[in-house]
Amino acid sequence: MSERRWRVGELAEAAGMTVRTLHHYEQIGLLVPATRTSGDHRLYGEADVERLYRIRALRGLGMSLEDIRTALDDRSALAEVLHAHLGRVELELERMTLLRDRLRSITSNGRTSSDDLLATLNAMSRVERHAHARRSHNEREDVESRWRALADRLRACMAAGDSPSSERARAAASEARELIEAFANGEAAILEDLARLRESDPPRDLAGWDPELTRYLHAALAALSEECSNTQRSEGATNPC
Amino acid sequence: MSERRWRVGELAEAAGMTVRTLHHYEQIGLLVPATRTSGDHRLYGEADVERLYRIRALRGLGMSLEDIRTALDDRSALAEVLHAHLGRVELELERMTLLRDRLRSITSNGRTSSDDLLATLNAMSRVERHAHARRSHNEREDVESRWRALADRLRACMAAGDSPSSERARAAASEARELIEAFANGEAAILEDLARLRESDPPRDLAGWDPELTRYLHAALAALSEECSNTQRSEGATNPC
DNA sequence: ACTTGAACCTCACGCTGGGTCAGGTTGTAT
DNA sequence: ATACAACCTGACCCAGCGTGAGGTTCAAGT
Repeated sequence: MSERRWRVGELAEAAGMTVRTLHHYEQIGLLVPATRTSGDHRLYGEADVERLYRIRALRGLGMSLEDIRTALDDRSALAEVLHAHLGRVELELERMTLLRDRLRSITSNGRTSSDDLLATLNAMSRVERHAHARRSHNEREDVESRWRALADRLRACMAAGDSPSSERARAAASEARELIEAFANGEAAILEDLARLRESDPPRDLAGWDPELTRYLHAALAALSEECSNTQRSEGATNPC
Repeated sequence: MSERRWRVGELAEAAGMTVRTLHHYEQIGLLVPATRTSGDHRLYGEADVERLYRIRALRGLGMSLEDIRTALDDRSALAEVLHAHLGRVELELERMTLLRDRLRSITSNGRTSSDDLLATLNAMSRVERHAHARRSHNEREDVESRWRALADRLRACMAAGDSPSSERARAAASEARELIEAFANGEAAILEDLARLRESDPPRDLAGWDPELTRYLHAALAALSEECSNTQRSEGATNPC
């Protein structure tokens, strides 16, 4: 008539966890054994085993122990907690995808010599430092809206099927170059860094710039450079192409 | 002739970090200020600022402080460290994608009532418990190879363009059902749980089962069930469809 | 009944990357 | 000289356990 009892080691092995984990679960109040022996050894009951397997299932879904407790103690909260967790996972996934793309383009950008990487790293840090310095200097919103307008123009070009070297695309690229130069504020080093990064690092901080759009802008900028070097080659090195 | 110095608060604000972070970086030997004032206030030099911005750039790529120190102290290791980090990120990304898929199918499986979710959770935990119990019972390899062979057969059907209800596909599905029943080992509850999970949770632990393949198997199993219910409807409820 | 060895017990510190006090000292402007 | 901001060190906190240390209890064999 009395139900089966499990000692902590038995339960740990059955569930594929360590004894320490069960201790921890008890410590935070997530899974408290039904009783103890007279000598204070833990004795788990069937309900505990059931609960432990549910905990395992939810942990396998990546949930925090705190959330698991909420979900198990108030079962009407289960749906809500799972949904919230899915949201966080999707956010994290997005972040990590971005991260992976950046890492890929940085490491596979031509040859992977350490010197090259160090230079890229310097470029990244200088650009970020510069961006941070400007950021505090409240002319941000205006610039952001101009970038957004530019994105719209480029998307229109793409939708119309214009080639990146078309008139309209190059006009937009010209505006982009203007913005870039305003950002660099006349510092040649920053411009160089930006040129270096343009391939591996799209204009981030700005939502709505998908890779396709970035590639298109890149192509249009290249077309613009091409044109400049053809028509103004004799005017010296001061032109900003 | 003396270089510019930064006090800790200045540097923190310029770099967009907290003072505590700089303290921490010093504590772990990642960024030690060039000098101190007579009253022990930290004074950072230009090289320190440079280093801090590199640290920031690498942190932005998700690297651990330990890896960052390795990369910055031995710049020939930079490439290696970045590459290793990319590998870890890709692995993590894969894991999280799987996780997201599972969460999505669980939460969006029909209506999202908490009762339904709790039942799914119970099914998950019972199946996992059962799988774990079998796993220790060393008949694993044989079963795995049969699943692999089955995957190959299904892939061949797909490649040949066979419909899931074709003769060959149903034959493969029949083998699948046999394996599933062997797994359940006659326990009706487990079979029910598996049926419940089949939609939301593909046979994991088995590499090489992409979603497409899973869907195909699912369709073939459905076709098989259909057939059974048509030809054997009068034979009672004991048939395992 | 006694012994032995495995299993168990409770602290308590370790990891990451800092956040957040507390209580005392220094730098700088007036 | 005085006020006040900025700074100092030290310490505990988060998650989810891993990994001991040092002592006790359980279950089996003799």
